[in-house]
Amino acid sequence: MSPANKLSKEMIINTAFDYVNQYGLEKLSMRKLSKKLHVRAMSLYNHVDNKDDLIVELVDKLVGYIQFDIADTWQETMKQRARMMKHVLMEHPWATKPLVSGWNIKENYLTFFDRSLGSLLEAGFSYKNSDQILLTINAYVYGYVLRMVNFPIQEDDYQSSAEEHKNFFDQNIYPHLWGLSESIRLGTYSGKADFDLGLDIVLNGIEQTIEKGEEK
Amino acid sequence: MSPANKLSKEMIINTAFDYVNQYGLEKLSMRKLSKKLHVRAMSLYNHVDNKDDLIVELVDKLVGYIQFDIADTWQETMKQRARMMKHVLMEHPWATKPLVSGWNIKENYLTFFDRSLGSLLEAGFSYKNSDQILLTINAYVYGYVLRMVNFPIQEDDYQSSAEEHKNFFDQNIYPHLWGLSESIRLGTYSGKADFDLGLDIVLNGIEQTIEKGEEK
DNA sequence: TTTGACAAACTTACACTGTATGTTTTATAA
DNA sequence: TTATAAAACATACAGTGTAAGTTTGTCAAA
Repeated sequence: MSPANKLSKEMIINTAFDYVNQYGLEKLSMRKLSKKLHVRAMSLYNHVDNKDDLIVELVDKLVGYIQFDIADTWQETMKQRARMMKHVLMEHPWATKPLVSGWNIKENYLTFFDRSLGSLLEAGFSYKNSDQILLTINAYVYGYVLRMVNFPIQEDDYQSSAEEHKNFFDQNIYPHLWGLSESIRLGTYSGKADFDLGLDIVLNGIEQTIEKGEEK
Repeated sequence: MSPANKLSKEMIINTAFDYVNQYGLEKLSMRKLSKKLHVRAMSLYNHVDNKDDLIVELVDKLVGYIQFDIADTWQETMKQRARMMKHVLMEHPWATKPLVSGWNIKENYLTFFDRSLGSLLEAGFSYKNSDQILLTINAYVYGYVLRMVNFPIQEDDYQSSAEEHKNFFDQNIYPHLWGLSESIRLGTYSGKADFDLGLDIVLNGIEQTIEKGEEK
């Protein structure tokens, strides 16, 4: 490796980021990554603690893409924010799993969390309630994305899939699942979960359930 | 291996189940599992397709433990159900990740899903809305459990941890996070998310947002 | 200009992993 | 008793993350 394009943590992260976007997280290995960088595997360890650390960096890089504005109402802010999260995560299907099931305290995550927290505190919610609200909204976004990402059925394919698996759900054993699949087959229900509807559920629920105290 | 205690799929699953409960999912390997069963690694493959298949079986076994009654109201049913899910998942910290990020169509899961769907259909919700409701409630439960399980702070330890990391969040860079950690340090907020509160948010939100149509 | 120090690349090696493949043993049915 | 099939066996392969030690290239001080 010539000194001009010397290896750096940033290069490693960027290359790994491209790699997982193309092939998925489970295909990433230190050796394959090192080949992409025309370097031996162990050289990566001069810049990165270990593979887990690298993945945290990848997640944090992605979190950096989640931007949102502070709108007039907290509802509008949270709606924007949730949609942005969904959009970014859906475009990077590898990311939600490590994001949701790891401990990712890196700069972008902290910034994102701080900003989110601030917008709720500003609206008059207590720390406890703001924390709870974020947990609930985030959980919904993650849950939605994971379902969409893991569902082994292509978009706009639910109907034909329901057709195909028509007899997969035995009407006697799983009557309601059978009914659901029938409903999809007949076109009554698209089979696609409605992100905005679920978001409204959560936001309305917050409005209804949590009152804004005076002390933070 | 004597014929008396011959290997079986059930034995493999049960042994693996105990193993992951004790050591966690990431420590499980086919070789270590085979040793526990006094057998060579490849013998497992006579009963199980591969490791992923085995994990799906482990998850399904756990899902079998999630039981709930049909109560007088769908709210009460869903509340019970969510609490039971939380309870079972919290007691098996390895399980939520593969449950949430895999495709687990096995008997117990289908039964559980069918029963859940049925209780909402019974209450008058459409297929679409029932599906959406389950997605939203499940997402909340998963999100809550993952947060609790991944948080690297022991229970009843939030306060001392906030004390310890008092200056971790720079007041100038992350003012709201700093405030949150102060709030925990001062005992105003325990730092523990309130499962029932978030559940009320979701349930109230459903009540408020989704109307029961006449056609399913 | 030479020397010393340090960062960052290198090579090697270890202890694992999942599982494909082929062989041998064992239990059961004919 | 023998044929058949199930299941346990051993071997082997192609990978994995990374610990440990060595060499190289760059730059500052002597």
